[in-house]
Amino acid sequence: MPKVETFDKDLIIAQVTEVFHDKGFNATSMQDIVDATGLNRSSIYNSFENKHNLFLECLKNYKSKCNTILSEKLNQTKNALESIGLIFDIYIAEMSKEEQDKGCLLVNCASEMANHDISITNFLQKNQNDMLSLLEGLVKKGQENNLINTKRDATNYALYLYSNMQGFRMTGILISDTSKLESIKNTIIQTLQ
Amino acid sequence: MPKVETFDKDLIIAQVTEVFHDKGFNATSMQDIVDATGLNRSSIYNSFENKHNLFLECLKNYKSKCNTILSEKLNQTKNALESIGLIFDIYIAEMSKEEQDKGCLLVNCASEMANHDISITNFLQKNQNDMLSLLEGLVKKGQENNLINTKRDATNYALYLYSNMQGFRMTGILISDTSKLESIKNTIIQTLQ
DNA sequence: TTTTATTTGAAATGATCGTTTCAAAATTAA
DNA sequence: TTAATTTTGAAACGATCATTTCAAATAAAA
Repeated sequence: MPKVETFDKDLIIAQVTEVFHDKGFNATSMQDIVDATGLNRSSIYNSFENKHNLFLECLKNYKSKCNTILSEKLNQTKNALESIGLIFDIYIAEMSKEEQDKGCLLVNCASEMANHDISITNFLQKNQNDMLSLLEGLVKKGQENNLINTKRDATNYALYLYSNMQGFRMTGILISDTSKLESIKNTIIQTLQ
Repeated sequence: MPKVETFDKDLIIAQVTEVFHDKGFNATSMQDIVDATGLNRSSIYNSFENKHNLFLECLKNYKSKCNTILSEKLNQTKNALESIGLIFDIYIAEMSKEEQDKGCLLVNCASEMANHDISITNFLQKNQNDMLSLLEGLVKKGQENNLINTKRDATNYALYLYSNMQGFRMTGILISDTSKLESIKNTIIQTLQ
């Protein structure tokens, strides 16, 4: 029987994701990926077909990792409004982790590749729908508990929040002052109260 | 006396800007630029030094063009709150113009290049400061006229609006439904009222 | 040990990258 | 016409791009 795959695929994906996240798709070369993983060029092509496919796998992994962290933390909140605030808190923590914030891989990817790459656009659309329905559910719950006003319905508030999440991630790239980011978060929350 | 520069530099910049806006910096090749302008490769290097410098000129041109359009239209508004709404209306119009919205060149550029290119980051920082003080001025005026609430001061609302502008431009890349964009705009305005 | 399949190394593929070079053509003032 | 200078064309630069190739090394089951 054959030799089995020895390297840790999850670790490789994590390493590659970091490079893509840092430099974006186009500025990342296969040489960068070889260097970051220590893997052989052939092994990469054996396991991931090509650069584009590898990138897609990184996107999927990034999304599911974010969702895991998010749903874990959302279990610890008292109510829906706090949950929404927590989303932005997670972002602020993420932004403060490193000297230079790289933004959100998915937002950056939309900016770089949407409308030029149908498979990427499809993935981003699906991700967007997932996020919108999560937000809509939270808003609905918050409205039922009278924590969130009913000036607008849950669908529209979800859209508003989704747009704000993207803006927040973009803003964090150039603004690292936590108090400014907190201020933006509080204004967003204020809208719902 | 010598032959003088014959081609229209502004037209060339406009043509090149369109390519950069569509594909981003890294995915745009010099060949793309040669094709888009019809200019000779040598002429481009003679006039613009290199790709990076040409890109910077496009950014500057894009910014000043946006500012010109904005300040023209802002003169026709009744009050500060309407002015702020108009900013988002301009974006919606821009997004609806083409089948596929390309987003904002400056936002895309921040996503692609900020923190990797100091000259780009400096430009974006300056642009951000300009935008923030424009917004702060508008909010201040709106608050003086009791059109904008004083739950937060002008500086914080300016930050909030700036973040929302970026998010709005990102959202427009994947969402082309005008009514959804209008809804987001109205929610943002609602926050100020 | 032999068989089977995978990983590896290293080189090579052809294409494209940004940029340079330079002589020829073009243009305009003197 | 002559002199000055720019635009042009086309080729070439070396580097790097994503991807392929394939024999050698490796590892585990038979």
